Amino acid sequence: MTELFLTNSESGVKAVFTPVDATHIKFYVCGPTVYNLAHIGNARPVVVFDTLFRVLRSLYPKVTYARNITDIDDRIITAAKERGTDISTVTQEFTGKFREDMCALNALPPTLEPQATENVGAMLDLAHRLIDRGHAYEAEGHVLFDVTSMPDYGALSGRNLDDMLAGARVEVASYKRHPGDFVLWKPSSDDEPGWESPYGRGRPGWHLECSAMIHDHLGDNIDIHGGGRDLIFPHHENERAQSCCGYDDDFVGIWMHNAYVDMNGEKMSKSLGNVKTVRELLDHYAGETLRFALLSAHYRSPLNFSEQLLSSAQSTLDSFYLALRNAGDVAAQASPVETSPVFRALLDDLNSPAAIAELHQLAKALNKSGGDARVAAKSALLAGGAALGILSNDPVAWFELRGTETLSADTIETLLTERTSAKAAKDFARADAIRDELNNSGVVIEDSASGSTWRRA
RNA sequence: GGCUCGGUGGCAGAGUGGUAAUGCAGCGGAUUGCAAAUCCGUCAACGCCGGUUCGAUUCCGACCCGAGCCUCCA
Repeated sequence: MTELFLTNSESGVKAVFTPVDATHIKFYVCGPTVYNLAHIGNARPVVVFDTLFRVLRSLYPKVTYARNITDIDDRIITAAKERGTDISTVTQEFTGKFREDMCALNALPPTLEPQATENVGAMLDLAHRLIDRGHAYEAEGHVLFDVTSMPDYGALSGRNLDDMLAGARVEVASYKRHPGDFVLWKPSSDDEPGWESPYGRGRPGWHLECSAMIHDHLGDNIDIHGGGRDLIFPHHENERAQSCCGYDDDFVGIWMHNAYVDMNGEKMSKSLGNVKTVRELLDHYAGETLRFALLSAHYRSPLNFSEQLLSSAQSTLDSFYLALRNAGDVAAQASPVETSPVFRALLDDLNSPAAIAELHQLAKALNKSGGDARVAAKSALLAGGAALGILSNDPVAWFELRGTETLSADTIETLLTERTSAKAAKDFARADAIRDELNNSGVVIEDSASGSTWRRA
């Protein structure tokens, strides 16, 4: 049985995934607001849903994966003002850097990457439809969604309007009929970017782009909509309201939300000064190490990010690559992913920790087996790694991907040759001295019956 | 205050109505000139209190602790 189970965060229930149309899967993930560098927390949904994308591609003939770029937003406007430039300069720079960083994490490019600024027309259409249908109203240059017009507003996040009012901590704008009403369109001052509209020159509210772009690019309803847990409210709740009230469709089959990345036990936030960008982490760790670390906990559980996590992720990958390197004489064969225990683990609501556990078993099998079993183990390890988006490097090259190179390969080879001679002459003191020297430079020596090899630690 | 989620061995982290994967660390062994790597073996856990049940870590309730959201933060 190759059934995929997923947890719907709307119901909290894990169930078999049944697509609207099995010949064409559609899924959408909220992408970045491009006003600064992506941090490791931004990378978690990217890696998680990239893994889901890989699973879906193995199961279905056609998968359209859309991840938007939010390139109009007040934070972008602020960033542009601070730098004395226009927003497109800011958004182009950070869109490019985002793509580079995510590529370094082995995240496949999405099928579609719609940009908000290129879909303003569709957003205005939707705003207009919502007004027409009595779900939105104009007030002081704004267009606001009327939350009281939707009977089950709050169903996604499990809230009701009364509860929200009870907990309201934010001053309510005077032009809102109900404190819960949210902005579809808002006016822009002359020094702010804006688009002409029937409501005056302005710009879209945050939630509007996703509803409009999903409808325009993916159609009436999509199978899966993903994002970070914090997006459930208000963003996805409001998206759902816009789409369900503006169009006559079911909108989303399954909502999926990943938990946060914490930094050493506390929330990552600018005020705490503990934000780690992907870019700075890539100076010290391979992108694959970051990806592996992000997959080491189940996507619905919080992930505590720390140096310990990263060094442990690197050690584990090292052991897998070591097993592959030592089996360099074996030619891997095509291994159907459907039968892979790693893949099967992923079919169970993307259980990446269980999938990694299977990888350990395969690596162990590769280390101890011989003959046909060895071929099978290597093939299965590579296929399992591919399912998770890892282990695609050349095993020898993997150990060269270290940031800290104090000795050149030539120097190491020379010292190693000298050590081999010393060993042959039973001059173990000299041999050990050379090994110590190499060890201190971050080079590990491994002796075997067939000779000595080295790798960077 | 409202809502949501979670508390598993030294650490990380799955999972289950019949006493619980996997990895790291530890301990013992094989191998090695000695190591490293690898392999074999091994120690060790289900927050607290009730309830349901033949039986609960797993279901229900209370409690304690932690995290998140509550209008633009992945």
